[in-house]
Amino acid sequence: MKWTQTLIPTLREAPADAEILSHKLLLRAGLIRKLAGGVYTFLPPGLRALRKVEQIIREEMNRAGAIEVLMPALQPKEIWEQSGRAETAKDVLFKVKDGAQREWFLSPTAEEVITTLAANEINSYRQLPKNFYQVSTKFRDEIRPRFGLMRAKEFIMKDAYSFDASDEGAMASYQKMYDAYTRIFARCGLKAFPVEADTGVIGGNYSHEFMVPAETGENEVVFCEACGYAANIEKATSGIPKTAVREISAAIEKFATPGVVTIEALSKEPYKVPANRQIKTLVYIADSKPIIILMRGDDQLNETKLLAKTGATAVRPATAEEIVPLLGAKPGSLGAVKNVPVDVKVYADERLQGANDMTTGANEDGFHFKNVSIERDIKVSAWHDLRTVAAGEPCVKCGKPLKIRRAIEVGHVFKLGTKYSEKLNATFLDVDGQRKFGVMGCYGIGVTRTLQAVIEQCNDKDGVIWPLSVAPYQVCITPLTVAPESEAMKLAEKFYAELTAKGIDVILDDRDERPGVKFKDADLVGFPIRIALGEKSLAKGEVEIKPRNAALQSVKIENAIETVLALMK
RNA sequence: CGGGGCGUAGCGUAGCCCGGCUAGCGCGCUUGCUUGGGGUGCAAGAGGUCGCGGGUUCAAAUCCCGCCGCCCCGACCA
Repeated sequence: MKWTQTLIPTLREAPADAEILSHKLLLRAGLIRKLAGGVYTFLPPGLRALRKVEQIIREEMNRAGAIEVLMPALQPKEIWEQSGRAETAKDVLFKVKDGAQREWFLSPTAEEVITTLAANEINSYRQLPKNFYQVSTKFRDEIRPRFGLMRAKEFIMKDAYSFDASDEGAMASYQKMYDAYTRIFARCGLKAFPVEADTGVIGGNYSHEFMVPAETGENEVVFCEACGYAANIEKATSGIPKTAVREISAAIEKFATPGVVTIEALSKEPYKVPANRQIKTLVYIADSKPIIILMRGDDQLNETKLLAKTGATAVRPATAEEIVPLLGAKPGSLGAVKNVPVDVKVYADERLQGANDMTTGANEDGFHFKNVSIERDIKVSAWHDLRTVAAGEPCVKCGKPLKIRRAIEVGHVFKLGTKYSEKLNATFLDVDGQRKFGVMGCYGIGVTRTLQAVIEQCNDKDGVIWPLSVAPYQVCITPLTVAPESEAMKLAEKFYAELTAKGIDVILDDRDERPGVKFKDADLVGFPIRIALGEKSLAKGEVEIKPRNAALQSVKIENAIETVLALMK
């Protein structure tokens, strides 16, 4: 490609609405342009890089035995009602009506469509296992699009769905995808690692996310350097000990705490109750029903765990207006010792199991109870791990201190089980003649997000540093004079033809610009290898080869092509 | 949706508090000359409904009201 024939609109300055580095570089390097919030046009070099990521994904999916299909973005409402997700996923669904007022959803994912397909086309265990995948545009009415391609309303996703005859088979399919994902991200030049994950609204019971470490990531990952344990903070547990049991069994006692409404205030004079001897009482609304959650005073509730453990489709903190009539006191004096309505469930964090000599609110403004023994004095409906892990806590597996870092989620694999096959009646006839539900898994990669994650991870002060595998062009030929009869331009054309013939993606910067402009742009867009052809070196029979991330080397003209080929190995 | 911020030429911005504008600057763009190995220099140009609508005023980019859009923090997620 000749630079003057394509469009690479580089910018000296980043538009003010770009906040993070990768977003700025996407815009400055002329890879994308925004049409509206969360909606982007891919410009020629951005599209080329995107296609390369897609190609790597296709190769690895095919290699893992998956088969490519293409499902419609426009999906009938009815199958979403059948799966129940018309309700549970309603916040992210884009809804459209046709001229006959029939309602359609723009696909945010495709479990319903593929399961409908499987229900119709798969009838026998002989056809299993099958793993269908597609690369397509997805639509999600994100509450808040952000950071360019990182979280967009319209984006490209690779989604795959496996169907197996048995749970063991489904595990094997899952493992194949897990391995394929590991290879895909490595081939894209990304340092991505798998972590245990919550399954969220998709459902299922076993899941990993593939994370790219980045300060700008939207996720927090808990990990152990000693044994390799890693989990999303929404899912992570630690080996932190339960609350120490004390050798006293005094009777429960009410005491006045006027104006004290925080854990911290109660830990100070004159009360001096340490946070780890307090029981924090939270009220949440789980699918419109109030529930009480008990946490130790120095612990934080993990709402994702709460959602998972309650089985609700949504939870939110109750407002003061909802709490007062329920418990008879305002937040700050709440407890579960008395005045708890019988139909309100009390979920307690496991760290409080057996705890005694605790202090908690009395459900009476300005009063607390002390000497509380949780199992003696509080009727707990269910014990669960509900706390958020903090850095430094002992690893649940090996006891070494855990660390936490931020990361970008680029892929997610789920073992779904039969949730969708049951809802959409996807059955097959097994070897024993029994009709059974297909055991499913689903596997997503945010393709556009992966592209941005590569940029977020591969850059320097001058611009992007593309890995060879996904660079829009692998080689940029930069003649410093572009007059057609000049030696530099003639040689540039020759190199261009030779490298192109070898299957290499080459761009020839034929713009009549000063060398500085061309060098700056080549660095900004981030081509892995640049060949400069200028009078000074040509006079010595040499050209300059500059890998984007290594030192410049002068080589004889006749050795130039082989040097480039060697660098690309 | 809650909280915070911002909308002035393709991009970055000054001016706004304290009304007086014929809206300034840098980059980019056009033309000519110049220069020719890391964003060359000089000159001449083109380009603006100051987000939109209403109001106050002799006068509004500037003050007031409403709306729209965008960005950041939170709930959501590939």
